[in-house]
Amino acid sequence: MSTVASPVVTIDGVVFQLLDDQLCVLLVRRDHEPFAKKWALAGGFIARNETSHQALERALRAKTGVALKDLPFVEQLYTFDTDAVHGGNAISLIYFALYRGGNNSLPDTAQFFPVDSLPELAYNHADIVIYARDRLRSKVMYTNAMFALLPPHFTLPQLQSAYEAVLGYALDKRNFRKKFLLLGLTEMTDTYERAGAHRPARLHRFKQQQLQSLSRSFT
Amino acid sequence: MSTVASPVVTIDGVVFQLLDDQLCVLLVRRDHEPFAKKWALAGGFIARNETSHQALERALRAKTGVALKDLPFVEQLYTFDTDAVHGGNAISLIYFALYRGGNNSLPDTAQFFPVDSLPELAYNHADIVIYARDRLRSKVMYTNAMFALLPPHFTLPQLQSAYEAVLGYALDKRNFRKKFLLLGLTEMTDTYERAGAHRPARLHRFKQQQLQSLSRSFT
DNA sequence: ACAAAAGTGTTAAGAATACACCCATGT
DNA sequence: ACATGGGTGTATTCTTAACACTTTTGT
Repeated sequence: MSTVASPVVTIDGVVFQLLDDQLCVLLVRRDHEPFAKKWALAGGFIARNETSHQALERALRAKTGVALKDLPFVEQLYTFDTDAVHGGNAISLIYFALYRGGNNSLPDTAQFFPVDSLPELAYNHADIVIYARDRLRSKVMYTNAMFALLPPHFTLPQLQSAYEAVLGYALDKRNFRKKFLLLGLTEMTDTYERAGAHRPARLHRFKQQQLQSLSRSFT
Repeated sequence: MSTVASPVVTIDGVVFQLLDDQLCVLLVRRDHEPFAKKWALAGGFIARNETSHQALERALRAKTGVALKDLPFVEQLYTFDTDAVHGGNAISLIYFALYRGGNNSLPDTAQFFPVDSLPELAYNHADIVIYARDRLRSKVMYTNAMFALLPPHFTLPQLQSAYEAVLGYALDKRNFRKKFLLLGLTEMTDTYERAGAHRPARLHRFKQQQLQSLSRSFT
């Protein structure tokens, strides 16, 4: 069978990070039309001889400096049909990823924005961010995905406020600790974080830095 | 920006149905190489001027006689990169759907097979069916998706064995009825099904024939 | 009257929720 | 000594799970 004319295929990445106890998403400022000067998800075309992962790596690297290997969690989010772009339909593969590298070393044209105060976005990217955020919410409830948003060592109050930032509501401190520790995902270290005029907090770490499903769903 | 050489894009559908209290999946017998004479999911190429839904409709119609409007539930399942087919990479959009039209009116080359005894499948379709089955399992636990596998009117024992077929394990009759009825997804009718030398069973129906999420997850 | 599937409640264990005080540190 | 955030336990409610007999029909 010979080659068939197919739609154009693009890829975009929704990269989340926690900054200052807020859930943030990585955006790039567009240079060209359409939507010049608007912010958008990082993305680009998939070439005929590359996989979607390779295209994601290429686009993220070029536009934000972030490499796939710095994303401890990457997963497919959704594939959209977009009508009538570039003279035919386009298919957009959206990936969704978690990052914990901070805000440094980004080019001027890339920036993390708090998901609750995004600028106006190109295409349907605002909807995609909302969808990705919902997905993240459920991921942290039935998997250990939170490992990918936190530094290797963290305190339980940090962990709790990470959950609160992702879920969007406050949790009871005692119940949170009890339930979370019961899951057995983490282990204590024997070091403490001293941070101001109060009792130091014990540092913990995730036992696994790969995704695993929880036996009992969390929160 | 001009047109870019993109991967070939294909679409496949995983269509489930309950037949004789078994979960079954719709397959078509391939005519041509590759995988001639093997069974496979129904699918085909997406043309440049159509959406993935249109391509799905076209492929399903042509190969199985099933129309999209006869599928009360259709959802995207996953998008695969397939390496090095047709001289470049291919992208496969997989849809997943539920059907309740019986086994009639299928052409000779299309057939529903019980998911527990599938023939050898083309490509990676065996893995895809397993993945789809997992998705279905979780869908019926946190949504009312079961409406799409059952006839408009059904008995509670039928409903229970539908859940058992999808989930793959037996449920306690009293707990099932209690929990399910508490969800309030269905309503009783005042008709009964007489079926053999035993007490007739009351017919129920789903209030909604569209997908809705459950407040509390089921089973 | 008997066989066959439909229908129906209660109890016990486990999970979720609500809630208030003491502890360790820096200034 | 005081201000700040870290750390801890119990009682109640709700949810889940286990379990056996009666009802209605056809033959």
